Amino acid sequence: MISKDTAGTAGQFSSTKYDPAQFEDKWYKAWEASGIFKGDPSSKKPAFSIVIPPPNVTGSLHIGHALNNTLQDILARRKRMQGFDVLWVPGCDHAGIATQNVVERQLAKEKLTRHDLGREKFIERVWTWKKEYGDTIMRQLRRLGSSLDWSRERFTMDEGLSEAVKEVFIRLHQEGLIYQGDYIINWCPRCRTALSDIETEHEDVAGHFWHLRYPLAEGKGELVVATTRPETMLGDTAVAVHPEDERYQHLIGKKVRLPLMDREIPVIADTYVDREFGTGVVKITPAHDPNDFLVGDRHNLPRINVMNPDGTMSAEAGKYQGLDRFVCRKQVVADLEAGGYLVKVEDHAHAVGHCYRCHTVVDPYLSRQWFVKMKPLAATAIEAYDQGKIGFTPDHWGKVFRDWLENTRDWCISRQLWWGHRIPIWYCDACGEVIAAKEAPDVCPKCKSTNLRQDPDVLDTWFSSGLWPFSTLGWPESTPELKRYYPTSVLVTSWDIIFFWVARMAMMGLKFMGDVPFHHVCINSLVGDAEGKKMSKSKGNTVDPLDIMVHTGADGLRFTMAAIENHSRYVAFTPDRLESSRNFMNKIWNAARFAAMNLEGYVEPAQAPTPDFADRWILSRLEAAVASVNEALEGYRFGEAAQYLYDFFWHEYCDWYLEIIKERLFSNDQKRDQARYFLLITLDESLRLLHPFIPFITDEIWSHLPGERDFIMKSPWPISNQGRRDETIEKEMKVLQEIGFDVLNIRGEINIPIAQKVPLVYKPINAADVDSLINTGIDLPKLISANQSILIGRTRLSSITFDENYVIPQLSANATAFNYNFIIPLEGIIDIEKERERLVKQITNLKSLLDKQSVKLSSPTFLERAPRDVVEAERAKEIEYKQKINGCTAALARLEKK
RNA sequence: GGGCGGAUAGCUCAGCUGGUUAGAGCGCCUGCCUUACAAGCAGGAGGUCACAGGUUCGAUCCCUGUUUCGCCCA
Repeated sequence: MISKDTAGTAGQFSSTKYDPAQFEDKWYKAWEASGIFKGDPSSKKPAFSIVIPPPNVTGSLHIGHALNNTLQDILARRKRMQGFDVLWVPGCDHAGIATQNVVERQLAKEKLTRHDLGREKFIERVWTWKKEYGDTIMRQLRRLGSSLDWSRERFTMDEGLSEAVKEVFIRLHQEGLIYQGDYIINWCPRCRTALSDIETEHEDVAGHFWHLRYPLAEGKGELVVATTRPETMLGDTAVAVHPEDERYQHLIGKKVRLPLMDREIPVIADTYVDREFGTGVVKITPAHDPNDFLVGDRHNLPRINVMNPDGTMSAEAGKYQGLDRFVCRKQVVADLEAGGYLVKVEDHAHAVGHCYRCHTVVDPYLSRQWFVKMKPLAATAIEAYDQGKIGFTPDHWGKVFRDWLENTRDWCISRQLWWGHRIPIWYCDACGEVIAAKEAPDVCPKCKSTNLRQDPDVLDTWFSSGLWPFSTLGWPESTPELKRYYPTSVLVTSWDIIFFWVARMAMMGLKFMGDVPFHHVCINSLVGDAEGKKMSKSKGNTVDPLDIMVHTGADGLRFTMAAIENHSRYVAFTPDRLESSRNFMNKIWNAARFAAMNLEGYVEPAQAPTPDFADRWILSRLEAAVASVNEALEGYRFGEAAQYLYDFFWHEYCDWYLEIIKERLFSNDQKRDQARYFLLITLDESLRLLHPFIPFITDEIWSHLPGERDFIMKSPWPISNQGRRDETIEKEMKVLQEIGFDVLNIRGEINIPIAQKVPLVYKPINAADVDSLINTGIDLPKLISANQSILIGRTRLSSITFDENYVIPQLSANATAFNYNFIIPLEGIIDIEKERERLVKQITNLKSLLDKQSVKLSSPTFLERAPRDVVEAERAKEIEYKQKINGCTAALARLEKK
């Protein structure tokens, strides 16, 4: 706990400006040192747990992380204040391909490759990188104020988590849910590794359709096939037609001669062929196309792999061996053309797979890989979703999640990388036995040979991320943490990793823990730039959260993040929102400064004073804010919650309440104590309501308020109690506010400087215009005289007088409301022309409103069928507009008389 | 081809279960150093809520279609 003044604290607010650099660092250190971020498995409190979506160790945090972690922190801090034992687990992800790539780039600067270093040295090098960047990321999370339990920080390559990975692999392998096989996978020739389907991003590119002529081996004739990747023809082992296609039936079973390779390949029949598409003849390249692979399987075709792992052509490509695949494409096309085999070339836009990490064009490629059988695992996740065990916000993401699980294919999990979890499989070179084991076996269990070697590959990063909700809690050990915090309460993440991560966690959690990994998934937006485009380093439109925090404070950034979260796919990040948040922080700071000045020497009274009108009003409005913020947060509507906080604190608390109580605060009697009491308790509760959003400034202010104060997060979260609402007071205040706005409108429009105090006189309007429908049921003169200070303080009036017999001076401004005319005599002040203009504008506006009302009220069906209270309300509006128009018109006439 | 999301003020966006004078921030115009705040205060201008139908007494909101922007999957 930080030492703090307990009373008489204005000196702590010497700066008239919000200056977060003065206190943010201090608070985080104090929080962390005190242990308030720690989960306590032995706690008697209810548990609330979140695991952080582990950031990649590839770099530093970006603005999207700031959003994601702000939201989690809001949830975590609120829950602590609500009396929960909260655990929020920090950590980061080893991000196999991405991290290996960045370290390889680093090596390249030293003119080295990973092969120069060798596997072991290279991995050491990556660990060095991890240390540096992992620390940076964790520092940034602290800077943002994230209330993570650092004693439980985890990394996907930690010993414990690696143990979990091995355990899962071996068990799935035993159950036959992991298998090895030769299939077409997505191959990135630059990363030189296999990728899973979802690591391949399909993008429409403008390509070509090359129509190729394959002559029949015997006799005359030919078949024309079309392809988008002509170089693959070197690996063709058949051409296929539809079995019922009359055009080609006579050719089935015959052979064609493959150009360039001078190889005879059969014409086969397979229903896979679409008769309508192209010529209805398809070249079959089993080693380079997933569909062709299946066809090849059905027809026992040879698989000829014409490409090397690095994207050059293999020995199978004959004279093209060694050429890069794209160079080869050109050469093949040129040679085909020269040989008269090229029929035509068409422009053709088609989807081409790209590596999601390096954006290189991916090739479908035949190789031996490890796969996870998805159907049975996905089925459990679908069931859990269908049973409502996993909910989504916004809920439509649940369908996306489900659809993917429904349609997903087996998951290729082996990667030809060095950085990652090594596959726990050993091969016996003597007998060919495949051994799955956590530790390297000494001898082959089958033939006792010691000639064993481990599979060189590592596992897909998401294989370990998929275990995160339980591996971080100690699984496969049975730990108190697992018992208490699994399933986690909520997962906050963005929609772009629903398949990669959320779905995998759901499957793995259900499989190994027998329960969902989280009860709820809150999907946050991705942060785009001002144009709404995704931020990326290559586009140069990224924003560094640290830079922002220097200028705006962590709280300013956090408030902005919460405020812009609106559940859409992208939110645009614009500097003006930051300015607005920083200004809000400044407003809070100064409101607190004002309070502190006026709470100098405050001693808590033995008995709470009775609230006056304004106190009762702000207490009621505070209750409304508490209820709204709670409701919004329960629905994970962070933007809405932020808006309520902003509106309440700025436009009700500061604009009205603080202004209203000045008169009492500046007086010297009991009224001062009364005002001070309510000033303090309302500020106290407001700060607690604000704390999860803006923890630093709230704790700083909190610590300077009178009374013994521990961290604000240890104080109770405001509970909504509708009994605190006072509808009567709110209605009366609304009337006063409306009168106030009328006065301010007059002042503003005719430019009466705020320093110039003017009197206000009011009297009932002509009896003929009075209407009971707009009678508020309020005794206006009584209300006003009882609360003169409210109007006077807000509108800088010199006096307010009720005078039934007042003779309205010719030179005066007028506003009509609630069956009364409110007059500001303007002798000597008035700009008649301006007041005339104002009245004309008012009349014009009111008339257009009145027109709308008249239309509405002239509809017999409306009067007949709409509920009575609606009709009455509409009537009241009509009368109100008429009354105001009459008032303005009369006032205008008075001025014209001159 | 299948699916999803969006179209509201000059810009970025709210508007949850239909009835509000359709809101906010920023920008713009006018006037203010009012003893918490010029990172502020007060006032103002600015919107046929993409379009067309439909349901309804009543539609920014619900339904259908169209246009258009974006995304995901194949």
